[in-house]
Amino acid sequence: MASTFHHHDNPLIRKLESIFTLNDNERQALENLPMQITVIREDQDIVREGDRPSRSCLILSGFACTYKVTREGKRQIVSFNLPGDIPDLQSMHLKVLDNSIGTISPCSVGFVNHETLRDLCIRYPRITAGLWRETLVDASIFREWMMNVGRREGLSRMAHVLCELVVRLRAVGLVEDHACDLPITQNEFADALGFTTVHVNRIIQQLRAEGLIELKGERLFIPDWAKLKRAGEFDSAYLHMENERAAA
Amino acid sequence: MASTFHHHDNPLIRKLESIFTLNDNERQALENLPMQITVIREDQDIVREGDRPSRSCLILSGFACTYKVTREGKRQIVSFNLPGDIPDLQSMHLKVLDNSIGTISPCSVGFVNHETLRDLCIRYPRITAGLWRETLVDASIFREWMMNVGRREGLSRMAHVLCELVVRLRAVGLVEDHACDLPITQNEFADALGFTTVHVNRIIQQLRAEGLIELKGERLFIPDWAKLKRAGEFDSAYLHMENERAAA
DNA sequence: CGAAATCTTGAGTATAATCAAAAACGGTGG
DNA sequence: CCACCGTTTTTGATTATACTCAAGATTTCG
Repeated sequence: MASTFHHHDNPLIRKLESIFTLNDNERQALENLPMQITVIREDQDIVREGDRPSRSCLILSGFACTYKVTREGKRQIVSFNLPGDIPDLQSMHLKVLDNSIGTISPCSVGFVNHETLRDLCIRYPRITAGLWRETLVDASIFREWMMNVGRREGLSRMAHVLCELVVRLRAVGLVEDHACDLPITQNEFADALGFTTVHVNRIIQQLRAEGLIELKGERLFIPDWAKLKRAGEFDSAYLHMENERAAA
Repeated sequence: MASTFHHHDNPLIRKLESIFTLNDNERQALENLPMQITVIREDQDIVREGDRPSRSCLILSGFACTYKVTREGKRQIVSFNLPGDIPDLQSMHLKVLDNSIGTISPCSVGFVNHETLRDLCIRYPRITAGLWRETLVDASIFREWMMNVGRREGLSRMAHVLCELVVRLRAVGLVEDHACDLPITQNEFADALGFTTVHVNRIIQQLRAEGLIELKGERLFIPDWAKLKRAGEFDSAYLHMENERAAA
């Protein structure tokens, strides 16, 4: 079931427009982009390591994550995927997937055939550049996470990831008054940070005790943004947002 | 001083040819790619975080690394850059560099202007795809490293990085009879693995004791490749080498 | 040969893991 | 509305991995 979006509904258009102004042809092509839209319930794999997909997935709503598993069964989440992300765009050029992608909350996902994407890229070089840029920002986030996991201790490591989530969620309009929905469990945070669930729990309690966050159920509130940023040594430059306001 | 290479001398051509067969026009363009070649001595930054470079660097010979530094001055090396790599190709699309690149050993580096690269990409879509693919493989390596740093303990973490280095060095002809030059200090390994130098030293001794490596000075020898691969849980799929032999 | 960098060793400490179990929460069905 | 189930969060006690600090040995290179 191919489907189209109105401009303001398609997070991909919004994303590209934050980088450069689309002309009419480009916008038309993106608005008419054939996409198979599916709703996937929580804790389901969208694609698995080893797959050879013929399409890429655009997250339209919900939270997902990219992860890998060691031979001993330990999971490492290498990024959280938010609405507007195309977490396996890489599979357009790399035949075999080297990671899995799974939902964290129920997700609405749009699948776009690689053939369609290739056509789009051949016709519109600026869209090629925009998509390439997206994958480069992803890589930048991986680098930052690696520093986080490799070189920051518990409290700042956790604070840093929370800062990133808030900034990225704000960019897609999912933060209001320093509060947002965050359907990520402590176990999932543990897998993202290289900790155990128990340790994440203790760090969160510490963050609460120091007045850096209020986290209850799936609701996160940041009482003092500057303080949390300091605790997480957070500088949004690595997210490469052109929009200064979103990155602040 | 612009300069050209003969085909077999230019590691970029070799790299792209391992993915697809260049036609005459493409090869011509790459052979005549204007490049400013410079020799940089060891432990020097090639570019720094925060720079807004107008060119990218192609490593022609020597070892370099991509790294970031926390506010407290702790360094995380996020990848080793070997001959044929273009570690800051990203800067073609992302204005501000989010990492530094420094030499580990003396390096011969070719600088290519972004303007030149952009022209190349507009004229030759397959080269665009090839370069894009390069950045995607880099991202894949980041993901694998993140799992390594986040989820593997000392011995296997170290073994894994050594396996990767051997496979990548072999792909560029720098491994002979399971031995290679490895000008990486224990301190640099520590910064890549998220350990301290002291701990890396103890792990290396353990690897030696278990007969997994012989490492003396800048010379590495692998007595039993299968055993080292097992210790490091190493599977080269994430390097996305089309050449099966190189990846084995 | 001598200085600087790198590697190695030892002792004590800290951060985070492990194991186990209890409490709180969220959704479901009666 | 409440009892029940599974999931998630929380707590406690013990252990392991890796860090810190400090100094000595070795290698490298001018």
